[in-house]
This record gives sequence, structure tokens and C-alpha cells, in this order.
Amino acid sequence: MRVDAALIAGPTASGKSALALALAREAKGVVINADSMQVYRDLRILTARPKPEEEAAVPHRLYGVVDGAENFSAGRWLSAVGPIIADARQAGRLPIIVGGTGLYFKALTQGLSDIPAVPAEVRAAVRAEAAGRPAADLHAELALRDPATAATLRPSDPQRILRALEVHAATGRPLSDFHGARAPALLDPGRCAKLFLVPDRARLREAIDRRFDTMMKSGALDEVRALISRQLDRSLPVMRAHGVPGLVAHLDGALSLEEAIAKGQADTRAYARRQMTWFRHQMEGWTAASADVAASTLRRLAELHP
RNA sequence: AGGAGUGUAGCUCAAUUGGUUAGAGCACCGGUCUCCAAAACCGGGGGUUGGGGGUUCGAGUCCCUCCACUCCUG
Repeated sequence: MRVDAALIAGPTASGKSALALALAREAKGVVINADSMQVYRDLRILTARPKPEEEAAVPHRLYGVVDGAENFSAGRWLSAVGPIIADARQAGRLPIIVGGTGLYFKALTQGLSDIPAVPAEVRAAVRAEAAGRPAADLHAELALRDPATAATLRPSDPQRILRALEVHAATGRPLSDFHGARAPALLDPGRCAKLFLVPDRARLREAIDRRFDTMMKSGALDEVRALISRQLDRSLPVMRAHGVPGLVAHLDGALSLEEAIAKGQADTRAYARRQMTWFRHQMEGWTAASADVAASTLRRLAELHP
């Protein structure tokens, strides 16, 4: 059966991009990024973005298109990816959506609730007011304004508490009011090939460590130097990409290079573990596949989309 | 060969100087997830305290012995 799109997910360093590239070559596809960090222009090396030759070989979309000074989000990704999928299909090309960000795939196939975008000023104000305060205080405050949402959140979870506070500040309504109903999904999951790669854990750990060493040899430190020179707010997503905090600390003299590398590798390994958990439980109907199985599945797919 | 010292979780180290069920960090593993998600948060398993013997109501802790490693002397 021909499909509307191919979705390829899996933990970092599992070989997703290579598979996507191979499929795109054979099936006349467009490779579309579903990775929350590869969207940022500033970090080509540390986010393991496809190489320029690869991007030139087949069409790639949503790689390195956002400035590191910006705060990207699942919602922004969703609105960006819609027209790209439509364009690809209109051009007779198979959309191949590949990446490691589970939330993006979930938003894509299940839809997000329709919550008005929170204006940047409101968001900044909420955050400025919350700065330095313990999460439990913020939770208590949320309990006064939006008790229903507060009841569903742990007092130790600052990120979700802040999200609820900013939505309430922007709309005057509880976040829980918006949840439940989801906007229609962009793609019908029943009409997509959905694979997530499940590599052997020990080998994945080795691959992660090795890849980080390669990144260092390819100029990761210079990339971080350039990023530092921009003097961006340290709470921005780019500043928290794997490897960045450690290498920044090293350039500040707080960590040895070995320690910085070890930290980057450890953060990446922990992330891979969380990705596996996500795909195991949140992505119903997806096919878990070893690299071999994935490759043969994609080959069959390519035959259907000449 | 002689002298001194050290052996506790995968790693680094605790254990009030003989007193409940040997702890912590890191690592590892599991989980939660609706717009910062490479985030944020919750949880878990792990030890014959180098081996053996002894003293004691009670030993990681004291004694003997063997083993391993480190340093010093020759």
C-alpha cells in the first residue's frame, strides 16, 4: 500500500538520518526534520545535522532554519511542517519525517490542543516574576489561579507549572480547559509507515560516545566558541543542547576538556534512554525495528514509491 | 627480600572509632509526558565489606593468616 508519509524515529545516534537519506534517494522523497535541536542554525556539528553534501543530494527541510536566539516549540514545528508536507506531496515526493523528538511525532499524528500562542511579552513577564522562586511557591500560586491544572502537576515540576501560569496569564483561562480536545492531526497515522529504531543498548552507548569524539575532532569546540560570542540568554534551548553546557564550562575554565566530553556523552546516553521510554509507551501503532528490519521495510516502501 | 600502607556497589568515597537492616554521588535500569521535550519530573536494583580463621552478646571496624595492589629501603 502506498502511504502518505514515512515516519522514522529512534534514539539519537541510531542511524535514522542515514536510513532516511537512503529512502529519499530511492523513493524520490523529501527528508523533513523532526528534531527539536537540529532546527537551530548555530549547531550543525553538535546536533549531528546532515552534512551539506547530504542536504544537496536530496531535498532536506527544517534543518538549521531557526536562529539560536529564538525559542522554538512543538507548536511552531507543527505549523512549519504542515505546508512542507503538502508541498512535497503536491510535487509527487514522499515526505520522510525523521528525528528523535517524540513530542513532535505525537503532535503530528495526534494533534495538539488548540491553545492560543502565548505572546512573548507575557511569557517573559511570567518567567521574570518566577525567576529564583522555588517550584513549590509557583505551584501554590497556580493553585490559586488554576486549581484544576495545579492538581494534576507535581509541585516539583517548574516547567509545566510555568506553562500553566503563562497560559492562564495570556488567556485568563485554566490550561486544563484547553486540554482534552485535540486539533485534528496533520497526518492520518493509519496512512503512514511508522518505524522506530531499537538498537542494542550497549552498542548504542558506544556509538554515542564515539560520535561525540568525532564531533570534537570536527570542530565542536569552535562551534561552541562562536555560540558563546553571541552572548545569548543561557536558558535558551540551544544553550542546553548536549555538549554545550559542558564545553561552555570548559571554556570558562570550570571543567577539563575530558570532563566536558564525559558530561556531553553522559547527557546524550541519558537522553537516549528517555527516548526509548517515550517510543515504547507513547507511540502506539508504531513498529519497533532493528536496523536490518528497518532497512528492508524501507526498501519495500521505496518500491511502492518509485 | 625487609619496612610501611591500602583493600567497602561498575567507579569515587562514607559508616559517629565495637552497636539496629553498610550509606552517598556518579554510572546503570524503569517510568511520567499536550507548545523550551537534547526539556522538566518521578522511581528502582545493586555489596559474602579481598579469602579463611579467631576474640566478642555483637566485627566493615580488634587479632592471626593467606592473597592482591601501592609506596619506601636494598
